[in-house]
Amino acid sequence: MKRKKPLVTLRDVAEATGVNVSTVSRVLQNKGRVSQKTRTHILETAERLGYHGNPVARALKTAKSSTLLMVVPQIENPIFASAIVGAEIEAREKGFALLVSYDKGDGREIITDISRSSIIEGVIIASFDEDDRLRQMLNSTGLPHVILNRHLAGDRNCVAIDTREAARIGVEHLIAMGHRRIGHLAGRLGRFNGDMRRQGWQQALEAAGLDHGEEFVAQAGYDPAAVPAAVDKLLACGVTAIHAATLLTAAAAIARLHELKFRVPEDVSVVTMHDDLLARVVYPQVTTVALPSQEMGRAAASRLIDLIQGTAPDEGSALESLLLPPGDLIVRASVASI
Amino acid sequence: MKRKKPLVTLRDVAEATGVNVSTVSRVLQNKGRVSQKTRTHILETAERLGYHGNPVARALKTAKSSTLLMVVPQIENPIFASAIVGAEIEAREKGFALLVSYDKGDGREIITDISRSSIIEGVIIASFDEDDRLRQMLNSTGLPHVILNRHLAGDRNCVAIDTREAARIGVEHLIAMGHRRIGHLAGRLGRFNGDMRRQGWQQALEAAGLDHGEEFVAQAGYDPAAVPAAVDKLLACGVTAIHAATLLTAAAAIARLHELKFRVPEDVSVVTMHDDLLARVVYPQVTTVALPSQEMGRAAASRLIDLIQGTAPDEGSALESLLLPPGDLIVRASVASI
DNA sequence: TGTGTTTGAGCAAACGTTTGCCCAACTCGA
DNA sequence: TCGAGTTGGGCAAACGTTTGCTCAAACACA
Repeated sequence: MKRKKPLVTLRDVAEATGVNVSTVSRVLQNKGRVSQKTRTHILETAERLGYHGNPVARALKTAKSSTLLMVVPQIENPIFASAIVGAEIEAREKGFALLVSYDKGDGREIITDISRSSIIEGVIIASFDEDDRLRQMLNSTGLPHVILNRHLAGDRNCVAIDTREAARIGVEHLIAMGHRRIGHLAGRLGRFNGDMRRQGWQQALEAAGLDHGEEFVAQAGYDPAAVPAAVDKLLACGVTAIHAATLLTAAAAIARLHELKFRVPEDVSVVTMHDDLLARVVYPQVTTVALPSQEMGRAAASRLIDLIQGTAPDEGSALESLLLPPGDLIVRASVASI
Repeated sequence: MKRKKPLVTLRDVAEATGVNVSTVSRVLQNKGRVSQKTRTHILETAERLGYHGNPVARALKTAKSSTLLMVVPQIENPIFASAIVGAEIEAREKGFALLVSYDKGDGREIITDISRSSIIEGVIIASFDEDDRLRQMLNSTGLPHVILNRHLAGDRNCVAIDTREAARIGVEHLIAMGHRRIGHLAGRLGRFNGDMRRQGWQQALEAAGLDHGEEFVAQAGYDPAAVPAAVDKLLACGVTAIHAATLLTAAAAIARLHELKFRVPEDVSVVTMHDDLLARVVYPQVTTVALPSQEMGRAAASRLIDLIQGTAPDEGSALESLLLPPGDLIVRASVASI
């Protein structure tokens, strides 16, 4: 039952070297002046004894836990999985650990729950609650935090992808392929990503002098079940192409088109964003604009750490929210020229 | 720069109550004997001052960090996202925090990297490296750990889903629908999940006295790109139905069938397992056997915590690896009767 | 009333670090 | 050879808890 490792401590190293713990400590963190001789001696014994340091003790003394928390919402969306990976990689590189927590929507309890078992230095908020209680309480706490995947008016610490631009690129591709009546299968309008994508769709259409009236927009959110009706609405307008806000709904739209015996892409073309495996397993494979979702997680972690360490790299960039440019257009088989 | 919260400490509460810190400590953890009077008094002031306790200090003293680590592999697979969620929920309920780390395959470094910044009490290994270096080093460390998503010969602490049974259920459904020539689109043979699924397929066929020769098996792993060739091989045997090891490859198989102008399910039926959103956005919607992936994460965390606390609930269950039964068969549109 | 037991709470020593302060020994220019 | 400056490293006090020991007071029983 007791597999308590003997646990090599600073003192063990000190004694083995015949020197004071403080000296060992200084050597190990490269602070203060220590002669080359004792330094190497200490380093050697530390290595020999297998000294690893105790992060908890350090955290207690320095009041820095080197721990980040990432709060994610319902994870159906694979974009969050990538973001977690990105954040974790960045965190680890910078010597931080990443705690992940799942927010069912009642953001309130999370922080207190978590801080019962760990001290966190900062939070990446990927979750979404309508009234932003989580963010509010973080603001009142003064705990550094970064918002992931959306921009908030007045909040300078957001990291998101420029999905408006991604939408534009997608729609421009449709236009370039000769489409003139292009519908938008919208995500959640009224939310950041939903609105951005719709705007991108609209901008591209405007720039080309094409129709972008309300009737060309149908909202389906992130819910496959809502897609058929939305697609039908678009079809009723005689669209030859659909720009879907998300890959998931794009797939659902394609399914609906099949169901109605429309051929894709011959009768109706479909384009969307986010280059996930999913894009390659539906028929036809879907043309998408890649989204740097992992990079987004990375950037969020990086910025959060800057915030924590007070090392905003250069004033300018740190004071503005970050909007990552989308990736490339990946041409597959869901768009036909007309 | 200094947003250092005043940080209410045990001593603050003690002084405010006119009592010794030790007493406060005892009250707060419901240990030792304290009179009802002082108890409530202390509780009150603690509440009033907003005392929250310092997990780091506690961890240092008790040598228990209440922190778990979950190591995940490439996360393309949504099953891991759910597993993380499940594990986190369970951990939080039991007062643990969940660190998540991403293993690119070189499992070796992870533990040391992580333990540079935190002390972990146990590890859930969802990642997979051929020679199990991670597990080996955990064994040598004596750090409690649980293997997620596969069973290892000789290791009693594995939590996985009975995908063999899931496969059987799926294939039996095909048989019940009148299919006699049923191919298996295999995952990674030679690995736990790949082998289990294949076995399940085979058992169902055997039980029904149907063909299950080598020619009815085609391997595609988890790679959509490998699917077309595999499907073609199966088709060459004249199968009327395909049992795919994973939802992703099932979708890819359906895409291939479309491409070859086979109708699904009229010409070829497809069944698989794992009830993810993906199953509802391909055409036709795919019939699958649900997999309790979130539950798997939960179970893993639960067992790990038991291990850590030395509270294996009842001898029997704790000594054997856990194999979760699959969920229900979700009938959708990808299977036709023949 | 005296002895024995329980109850309630304080004291202080840890846990493993980090760091400000101090001081011996050395270096160096005059 | 002397004093000023530098260098190397020890001492000890934290950081916020937990917990084993004490010990006084309160209680029990005869």
